[in-house]
Amino acid sequence: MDRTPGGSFPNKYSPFSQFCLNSLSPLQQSLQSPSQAMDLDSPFVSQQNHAQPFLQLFDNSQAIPAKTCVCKCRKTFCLKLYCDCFARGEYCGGCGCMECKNLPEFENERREAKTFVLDRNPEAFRRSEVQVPIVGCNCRRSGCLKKYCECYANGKSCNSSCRCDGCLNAKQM
DNA sequence: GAGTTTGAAACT
DNA sequence: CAGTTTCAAACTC
Repeated sequence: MDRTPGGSFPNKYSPFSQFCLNSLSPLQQSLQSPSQAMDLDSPFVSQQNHAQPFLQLFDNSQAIPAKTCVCKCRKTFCLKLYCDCFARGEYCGGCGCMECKNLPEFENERREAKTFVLDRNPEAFRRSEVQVPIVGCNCRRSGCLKKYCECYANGKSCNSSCRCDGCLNAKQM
């Protein structure tokens, strides 16, 4: 299957084909057990509003991905936590990334990468789940008032878990 | 749009 | 564990 470097399908496919291709669900059926499937797949898998990538039908000019994230990774093949999609457990699709391997056809590489990440930090993917609290930021220069700050970006005040310098984000001790 | 800044992730 | 490097997003111009 040929795709653009960004992981989406080229325009030679009809809008309907693009819709179908980009709507491919995760390969849960290739996994051995439900628990494994849950672990290896998106943390949003149980959420009703989890949206897989899609393109609007019959109107390419209006094609807006409905994913919760869009990355532009260039060097990491979208297989490291730098990649927002990978970190959220989502496949890329409609992103601006290059040489993307966070796609169903690279499921083996994707799984290896995920295993590697989990080896380093078993909680790595749990942080992307909705109800899991932010651990705390380490900002030094942004005053925790820009979206570089994980707390600020999520609309939260910094707290005692943060190790930020010069925090202006209503630190609650 | 290009270049800079930033802090998390990754590496040593 | 600490320091450094790499990375991609946020930001500025």
